[in-house]
Amino acid sequence: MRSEKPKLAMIAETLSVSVATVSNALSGKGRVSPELADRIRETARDLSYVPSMAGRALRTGRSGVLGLVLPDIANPLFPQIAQAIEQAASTAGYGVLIGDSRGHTGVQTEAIDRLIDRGVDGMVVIPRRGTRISDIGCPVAVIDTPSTPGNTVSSDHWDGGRQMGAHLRGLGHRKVLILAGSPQSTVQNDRVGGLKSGLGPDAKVEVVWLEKLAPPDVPGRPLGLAACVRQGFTAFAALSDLTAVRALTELQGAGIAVPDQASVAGFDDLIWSSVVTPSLTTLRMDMAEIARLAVAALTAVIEGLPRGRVAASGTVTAERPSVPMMLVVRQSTGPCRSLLPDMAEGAGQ
Amino acid sequence: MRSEKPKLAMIAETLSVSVATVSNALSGKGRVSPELADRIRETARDLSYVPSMAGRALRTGRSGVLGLVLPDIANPLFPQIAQAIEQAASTAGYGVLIGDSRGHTGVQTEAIDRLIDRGVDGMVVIPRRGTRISDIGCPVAVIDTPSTPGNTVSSDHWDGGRQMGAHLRGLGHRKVLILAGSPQSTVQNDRVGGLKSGLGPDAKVEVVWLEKLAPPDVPGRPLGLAACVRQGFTAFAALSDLTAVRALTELQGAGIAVPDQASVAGFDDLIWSSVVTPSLTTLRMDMAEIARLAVAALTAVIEGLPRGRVAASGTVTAERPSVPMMLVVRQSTGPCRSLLPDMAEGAGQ
DNA sequence: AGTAATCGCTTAAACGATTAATCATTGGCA
DNA sequence: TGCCAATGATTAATCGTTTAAGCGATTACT
Repeated sequence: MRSEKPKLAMIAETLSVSVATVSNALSGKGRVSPELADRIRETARDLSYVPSMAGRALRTGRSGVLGLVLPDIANPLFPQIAQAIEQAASTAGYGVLIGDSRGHTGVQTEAIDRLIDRGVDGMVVIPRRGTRISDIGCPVAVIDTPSTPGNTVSSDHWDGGRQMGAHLRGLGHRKVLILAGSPQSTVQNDRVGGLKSGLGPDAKVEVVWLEKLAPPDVPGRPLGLAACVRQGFTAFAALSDLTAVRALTELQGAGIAVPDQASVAGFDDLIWSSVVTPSLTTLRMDMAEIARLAVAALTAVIEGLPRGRVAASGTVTAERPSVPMMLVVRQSTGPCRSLLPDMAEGAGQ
Repeated sequence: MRSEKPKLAMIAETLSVSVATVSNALSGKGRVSPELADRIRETARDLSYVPSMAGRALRTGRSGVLGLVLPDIANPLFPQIAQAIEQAASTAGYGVLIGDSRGHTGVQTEAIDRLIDRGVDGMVVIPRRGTRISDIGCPVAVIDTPSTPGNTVSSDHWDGGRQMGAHLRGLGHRKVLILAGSPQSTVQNDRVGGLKSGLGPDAKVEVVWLEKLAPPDVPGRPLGLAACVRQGFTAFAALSDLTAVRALTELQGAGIAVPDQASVAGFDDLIWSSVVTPSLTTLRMDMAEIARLAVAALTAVIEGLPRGRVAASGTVTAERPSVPMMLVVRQSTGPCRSLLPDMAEGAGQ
C-alpha cells in the first residue's frame, strides 16, 4: 500500500487473493462471493486504484476511446458538437480523440486513418459536404442529415426549415430570400426544401448560394441586401447564424431597421445569435440528444449488444435517425410590413 | 502476410529474424545492420504494419496522447485552439484527447483527472479565469497570459492591447470605452492595461465590466452604447470579438454609423469578425505558434530532452513565454469625428 | 449413494511491444 | 597464435489486465 502505482496485483496481495479474482470482482464478470467482492472494491477504493488503460487495451483489444472527426475548417459549430460528444462519450465511459482535417477533403481520410492507427474503438464523423465515408476498420456514426444515405443520426433539418418557414409565413412574409452556402451540402438543401414548404406555395422564394457568387465571395463583401429590400423582400432566412449576422449587420449598416423593415433569421443558435441586437431568431439543434444517440449506437456495436446493427460500410444505425430542431424566436423577426414606396404605408413605428 | 493484423511477429517471421530485431530496426534504437534494417522497413511497409499503441503503451508507460482542457463552456475560441493544438500534436506524433469541463470550475479538476486516468503523457490547459493548476501527475503546459505565474506560453495580450490603443490613438480617438468581461481574468486585465498604455495618458478611458453589470446581464441586454456616444465616446474597444459584434449591432440598431460616428474594435479575430458589416478591426493571436511552443515544451519534458525543464507544479516552461499578437485593421475603425453638439470641432482628421 | 452440477477461487496463458542481458561470430592487435 | 573488443542478432523478461480452464469442496438430483 506504499509503492507507486496501485495495480491489481497490489489489491490481490493486500487481501491475499489472486489477481484474477480481483479483476473479476471489479468487473463483476466472473464468480466472486459478494463479501469478498465488497472487500475488494473497498480496498481498491482505499488504494485509489485506477485500472491501466494500456494493459486493458492490450488484452481486450479495445481502447475505450472514440474518434471525433470534424472536417470543416474552424467550424463554428465545433464547440457545441465537441462538448456534446465529449459529454455523451464520457458518461458512456469513453474518451474522445479529436481528428481535424483542416479543411482539405483529402486530409479527412488521413485524419481518419490516424485515429484508427491510434486504436479508437469507433468514431463519430461529421462529414464534409456529402462526402461518403468509405469502408473503415471500425464502427462509424455519421452525423449529417436524415436524407443522406448512411446517416446515423442528425437533426431534422428539413423540418427545421419547415418550422422557420411557417414562422415567417405566420408573420405575413411572402417574399423571402434564402441565404445559403453551398448547393452541395445535403443539410442546406434539406433546410431549403423545408423552408419552401413551410412558406407555402404562394410565397415568392429565392435562394442565393453564397459559394456560387461572382469571383470568390470574400466574407466581407456586401450581398446587396438593401437592394433586395427595395425589390420587396421582407425577410431573409440564412441557413447559418453566421450568415444571418452578416445579413443583419449589412442591413443595419444600410439603414434598414431589423425587424421593422426586414426580418432576419438563422440556423443553429450559435453563441453569437443571442448577443447581437436585435437577437436572432434561429433554430437550435439538440446536440446533446444527437450526441447521446450517436454514442449509444456506437457503443452498442462496440460492446456487441443487440441494438444498433452494423451496416454495410461499417456505419452504425441509431435508435432514432432524426432529432427535431427547436425554433427559438427572438427579436430579429417580426410582422411583415412592406415598405415599397408605391404602397400606402401607415404609421411605421 | 495473410493473417489479420500485422504485428512485429509477422515481419519477424517473414524475414526469419527475431521480433526484437524488428523492433530495433523500426525504432532505430538497437544495433541492426543497415541492410537488414532496410529490408525490415520495407516489409513493414509492404504489410502496412502499424504498431499497436496499446502494446507499446503498456511496455513504455507512455501513451502518445496529450490532453486538451478547455474550461469555458462553448468557448468561441475553441475551433482555433483545438485545431492548432491538434495540428501541432499530430506533427509531433501525438494524439489529442479532449477534456471539457462544461463551465463548472470544479469539473475542471475532474476532467483533468479523467485525462490522467486515461494515461495522457501530458496536457495543455487553458485555465478558467486565473485558476491555478494544482500539482498533477503529469507535465502540463498552461496557456494563459505572460503575467500569470505558471504560464507556459501565450499571446502577449498586454502588447496586443497596446497595439490596439495605439491604433485608436492614431485615428484620433481620445475618449474610449473598453468593454470587458470579467475583472478576474488575467488575460483581460492585461489587455486593458495595454490599451490604456497605447491610448496614452491624455486619453479618457473608461472600463465597463460586463459581468458586474446590474442583475444578471443577459446577453441580449442593451448596453446603452448610444448614450455613450452622446456623452462623447468615439471608440469602443471590446476585449472579445463576441462583445465587439454585440456593440456593433447595438450601435447600428440605434442608428449610429460605424465607423463614421463611432469606431468598434475587438480581439481574437473570431470567424465572425470578417463577415459582419463593417468587418471588425481586431487582434489576431498566432495560435499555431503558441500551440507549437506548448506542444514542443510538453514533448521535450515527456521525452526527457534537455530543453524545457519541469517546474515545481509540473508545469513546463517553453522556449519563449509569449507570442506577439497581430493587428488586423478592417472597416470598423476609422478616424475620430467628434459629434458633440456643444463642442467646437474643427477639422478633425 | 453415486453422479452431476454449482460455487468460489486459483493457475496460467495470452495481448504486442520494448529492452536488458546474452551469445555467437569476426576482426584487430600484440 | 591467442585474447579482447566490437558487431549483429537472439533470448527472455516485463508492462497490467482479462479470461479460459482447472480444481477442490459443497450441494442437488434421482
